[in-house]
Amino acid sequence: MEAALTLFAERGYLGTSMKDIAGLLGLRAPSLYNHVDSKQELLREIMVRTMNELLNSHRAVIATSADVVEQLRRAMETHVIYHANNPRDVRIGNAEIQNLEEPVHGEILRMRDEYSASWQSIIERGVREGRFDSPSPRLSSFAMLEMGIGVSMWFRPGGPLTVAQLGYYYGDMALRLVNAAPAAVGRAGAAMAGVVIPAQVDVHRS
Amino acid sequence: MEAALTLFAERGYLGTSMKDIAGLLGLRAPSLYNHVDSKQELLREIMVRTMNELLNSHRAVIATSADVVEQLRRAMETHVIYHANNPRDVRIGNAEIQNLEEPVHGEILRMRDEYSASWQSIIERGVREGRFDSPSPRLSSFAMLEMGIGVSMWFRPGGPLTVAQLGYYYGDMALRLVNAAPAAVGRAGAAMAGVVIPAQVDVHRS
DNA sequence: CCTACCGATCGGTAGG
DNA sequence: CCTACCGATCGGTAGG
Repeated sequence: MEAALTLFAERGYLGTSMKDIAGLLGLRAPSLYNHVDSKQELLREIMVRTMNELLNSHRAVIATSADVVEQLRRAMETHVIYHANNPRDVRIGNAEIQNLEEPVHGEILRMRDEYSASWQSIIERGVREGRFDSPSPRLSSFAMLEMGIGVSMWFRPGGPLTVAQLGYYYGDMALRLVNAAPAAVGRAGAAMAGVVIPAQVDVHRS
Repeated sequence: MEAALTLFAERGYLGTSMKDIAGLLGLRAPSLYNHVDSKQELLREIMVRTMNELLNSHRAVIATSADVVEQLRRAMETHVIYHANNPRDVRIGNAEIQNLEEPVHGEILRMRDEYSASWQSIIERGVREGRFDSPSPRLSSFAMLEMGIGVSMWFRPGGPLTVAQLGYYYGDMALRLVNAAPAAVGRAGAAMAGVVIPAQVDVHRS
């Protein structure tokens, strides 16, 4: 699984052979079939586990507050931190959906829909409560999800930014996107999140 | 090229065979070699053309104004409209970089770097001029680029939103992300952009 | 865990 | 434009 994770993320599912995976482990390709039924099973396990973890983290974190501003901030922090900590998994999850066979393919799509719908409903509620301003909660949620996914493409640990700081900053951007009440945005929330964020941060080239 | 564009976007470069491409054209696979040298050439042409168009559009549009707020808005409109109008090209451009051979692979990476650097420098200048607020122009530019790329994954023409409206809305989101002076954000700019945007818009499921 | 091997498919060429 | 064909590689199995 670990070898498949690395190679699928680097070269893609179709660009990785069972011989490649075995080679990374110092084995011959046929030996892998003592541990897995098929190459497809490796992809299936990676994608199901990843989507479950993301969805469970999301559900858990939005249950920690009834305040919609705080929910959005924490959802974005969780989203970004997951993508920063699991870049190989989420790269595979986003790039290889079309290589997943049924019925798992359909299940993953349903989980993605549920995740996306939860974000949209948070924003809709924020608008309804007068805390957010958004001409289209659907577009706003797409923008937020997408910007967080992008983190998996460039973030590397050991840079000037910790994952917690990264999460806080993206949470801030999510609130800006829906013009959340200024009092709730910016440095005010940093202490609460247990994060010290410098006034000016930037990362080096990946 | 048209057939390759469709199939590479749907199934990926490695998931598409020359036989598939020929089949879509009612031909046999070997006949394709009267028109192209290799499968790799098809990918190369798609990616070079796409990246050139995006970069040229970007350079042209930021030259139309010296005002940094207007530059950022128009850059985002152009970015999003290009992604909405050319979903197959940009999907391939983002998914198949690792399948491009040298030296084109390196050239495409350089063009992406240039594009990304231009966005970052716009935001840095906006901050310097006191028009934008951003703790990290680099992170802000990543977020903007990424949210625009996402449009290629779900936008379909014929929905309730035109590409021009879509572009305007994303331009608005870009300005929100850097807390651009409120006077420059929101409905005020819509007429100037020649776009009528309803107070509440939303798209149906793709 | 290995070697030996299977049928299928790949990108591409020969030759007309 | 086609048929016939090439060597290479694929995922997976047999058998020990």
